Amino acid sequence: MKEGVGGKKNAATIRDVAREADVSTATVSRVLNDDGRITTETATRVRAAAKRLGYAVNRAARSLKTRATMTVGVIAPDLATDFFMILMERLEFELASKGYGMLICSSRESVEEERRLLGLFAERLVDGVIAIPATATSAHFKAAVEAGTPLVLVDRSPRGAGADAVLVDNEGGACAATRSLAGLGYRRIGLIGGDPRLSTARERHAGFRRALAELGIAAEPEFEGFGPMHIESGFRMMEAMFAKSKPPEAWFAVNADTHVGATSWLLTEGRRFADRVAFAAFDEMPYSPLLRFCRVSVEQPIADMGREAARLVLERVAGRAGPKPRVLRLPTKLIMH
Amino acid sequence: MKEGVGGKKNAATIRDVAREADVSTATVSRVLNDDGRITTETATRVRAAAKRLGYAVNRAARSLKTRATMTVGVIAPDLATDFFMILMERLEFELASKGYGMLICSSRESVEEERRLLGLFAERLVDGVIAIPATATSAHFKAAVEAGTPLVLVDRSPRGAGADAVLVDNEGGACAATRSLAGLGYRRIGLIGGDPRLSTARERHAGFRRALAELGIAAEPEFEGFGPMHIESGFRMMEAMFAKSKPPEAWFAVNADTHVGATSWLLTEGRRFADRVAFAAFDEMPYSPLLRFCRVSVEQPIADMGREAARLVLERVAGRAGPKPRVLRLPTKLIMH
DNA sequence: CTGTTAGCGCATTCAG
DNA sequence: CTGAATGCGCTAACAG
Repeated sequence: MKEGVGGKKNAATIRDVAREADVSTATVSRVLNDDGRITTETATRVRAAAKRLGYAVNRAARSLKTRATMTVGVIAPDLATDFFMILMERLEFELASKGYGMLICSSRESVEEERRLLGLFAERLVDGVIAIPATATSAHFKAAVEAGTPLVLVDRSPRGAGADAVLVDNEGGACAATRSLAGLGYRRIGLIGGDPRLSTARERHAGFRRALAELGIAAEPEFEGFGPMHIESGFRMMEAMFAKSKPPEAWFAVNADTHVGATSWLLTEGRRFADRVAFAAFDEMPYSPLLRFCRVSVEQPIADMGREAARLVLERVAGRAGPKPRVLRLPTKLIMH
Repeated sequence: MKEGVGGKKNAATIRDVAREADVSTATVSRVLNDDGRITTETATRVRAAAKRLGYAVNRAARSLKTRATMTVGVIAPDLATDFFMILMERLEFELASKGYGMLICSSRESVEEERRLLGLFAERLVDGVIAIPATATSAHFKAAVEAGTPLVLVDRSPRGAGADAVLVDNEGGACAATRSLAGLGYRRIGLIGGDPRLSTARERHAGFRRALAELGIAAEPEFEGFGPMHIESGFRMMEAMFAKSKPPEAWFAVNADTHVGATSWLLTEGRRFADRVAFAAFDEMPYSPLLRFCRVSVEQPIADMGREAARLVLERVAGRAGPKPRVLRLPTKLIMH
């Protein structure tokens, strides 16, 4: 009798299989776990019995014994942002290929929630945690690391977390993007920026500033907008910038969403300014080439980030990683449209 | 001593708490589960002890006993598609608010994998399953339902699964979208369609055809493209259509990705045709208004779909649902740009 | 190579 | 209202 999820009825246990195959439960367990030292013959018999009974291991029982769940907990500030979901896709692929499941939770950009989730993960005995931090707060991550949690931070890295991290060269990418705008002939260049408390926003801002400095262009605080890295916020930043006397003609946008928002403002409220403008933006998305004023994007190796994050966390789970946090800084790539 | 994830060290157990509070483990358990019949005083004492010891329930142990995991398994054909991720965002919100965790897996558009995942979910004792079916195959879903699995299908529904389902009015939406193109003056209207094995693609095709019929426009098989509902495929369909003598001037695109792909072809290879063209497409995405030729989109109530799917599955988990499958068909909304 | 035995940590009878 | 005892299903010594 094949058993499904939500088992009301009594599913077959290892004991039933043992009886059916006329061996001990220990033997069944060994077969199930490819223990080796088992006759091919007995193994076959056990497997046949298991199949006949529609036996499925009870992972709760196994976990109780082994203290391992073959599960990684994942925390993201939200799940509906393109960057995060592409990352999730890859994480899932990598983890699944190693037999691990992925418990996904949204922190809703709240540290409070993040803290709660770490506690929940402890209850659920997840083997490791991958998190995209919500803000710069790091105390809870630090505590988790000290408690022995295999933890990998991705994309953003609060100072002092002491955890493994997979990041990209935000400053370099932003700098190159900004320069390329100058290369297109623009001198009045603005920033559609993020929340400076986030390492990504801060580093990209730094890259933007560095490019200006190297180009001999004076930084104009009036040309710099900051806010949540969302569509709405990109829209507002443009609005605010054009409320001033002489706005920029080109912008470096800190991510895809603000880029969409900014473009959207130009296409609606700011139509009369939309003549000779240009954008360079972090993130190359499938729809990037279709964004009207997009000339340059900074492609992040999202798949690589996912792969590396999975690798790092599983190495730690396996105990193959020293106490020293490993920080990866992956390169970005400039794409001209 | 606060314990983290991946507990090498011995975390506090219910027994430690019992000893610390000078009560029995039964009492601790009762306090933890808000059993009621416990003196406020003892409860406080127990809670204090638990806190002092940094106690966290061991959910594996609890699940072994209760056969419940407070976890819902979720299957999607892939995780990086906007529609799915927005759905996931909502599912996570709804489930988390009821204390449920979400184990997310990608079927990679493979029924084989889908079948494997259902088995995995059984091992992991998830309380219920929410799935976006990969194809029209339904035998494994049917078996799951018959085995008692609380199962809710979303977006697509293979015939004969016998499971709860949350769908939208695909035909009505597609019909309205197609009509609105005619309302804009177009008569040569094409279809950028999906794989007809998927209920969504089939129903949207039917709506497209119905609109033409009602408008007295003869259906031209030459004007209809079919393929995977991805960007690349949308691109190819346009390419193929323009390889023919007299292509359409307006299209109904079956989803956001094919819409992006089709637009992309016009903006690159098909520039010289991109004069007086228009699109109506299923899915209203944040970037939809920015897609150059987009005049109309069909908005799906994705958040509602997520909310309802969560509700249905939890009702079944709680046993508050009869054996008869419940099929919800939510309305869509036409958006003019 | 295989069997016996003893918990893993918790919820839950059944007594009191 | 509380405690003692039992077992959920599995793995991991330890024997043989």
